[in-house]
Amino acid sequence: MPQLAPVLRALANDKRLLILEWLKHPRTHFPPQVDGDLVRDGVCNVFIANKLGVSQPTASEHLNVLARAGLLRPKRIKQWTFYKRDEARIAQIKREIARWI
Amino acid sequence: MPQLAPVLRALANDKRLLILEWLKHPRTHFPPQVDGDLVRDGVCNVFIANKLGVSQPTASEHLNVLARAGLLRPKRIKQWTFYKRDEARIAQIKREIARWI
DNA sequence: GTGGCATATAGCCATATTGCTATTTTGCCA
DNA sequence: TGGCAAAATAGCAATATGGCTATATGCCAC
Repeated sequence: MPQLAPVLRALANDKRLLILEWLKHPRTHFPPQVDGDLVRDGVCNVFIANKLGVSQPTASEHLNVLARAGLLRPKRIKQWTFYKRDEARIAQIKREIARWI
Repeated sequence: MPQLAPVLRALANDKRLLILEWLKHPRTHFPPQVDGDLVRDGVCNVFIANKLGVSQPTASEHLNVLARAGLLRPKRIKQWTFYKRDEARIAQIKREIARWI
């Protein structure tokens, strides 16, 4: 069990699963951004907070949980933080889940 | 997201992952039982509590969480409850995780 | 430098999780 | 029937989680 439980804990939340789902296809779920490309750089906090229907700090915390688990990568540009899926890590986690469950 | 979060929450615990792992090969992890076959019927609560190093009620609760999530099936024989993996359901959950994460 | 915007952090509350001990329930069997 | 053994439930404590508001930080534009 290579530290699988913490990753599963990060995944075990409806809102965080939604975020991961939306970030699969950012352009179909979020409006264009000025200072960062939705696909190349990721999606900013406020868009996600609005779409989730929670406050900005709450969304920030969810994004942090996903980032700490390695599922998302943050990229700071100017005053924004853009989040995108780390597909390589996610694929690895899928393999580990399939292997250990 | 077909109610994936509750299943992931059931999985997001080291002790419960250990239980699932041990139940893959009950005969290599547990001594023989008199009233139920380790493979056909499952493994009883006390064996699992002992091996986990927790009290009987704590193990009972972990087993219940896994059973409620559909990962284990309980079988009552005499005064024992034997637990075994529900492989069909686990395979389905693996597919859903791979599909939605 | 000041003001303003996007994020992050701090502090707080309500609820959930994980563990325990004590008790109750269930089912054998002498 | 009474007593024993396994399991489940109840009740309790400690900690974690998920949400909020308020505040701090970082970064531009002026």
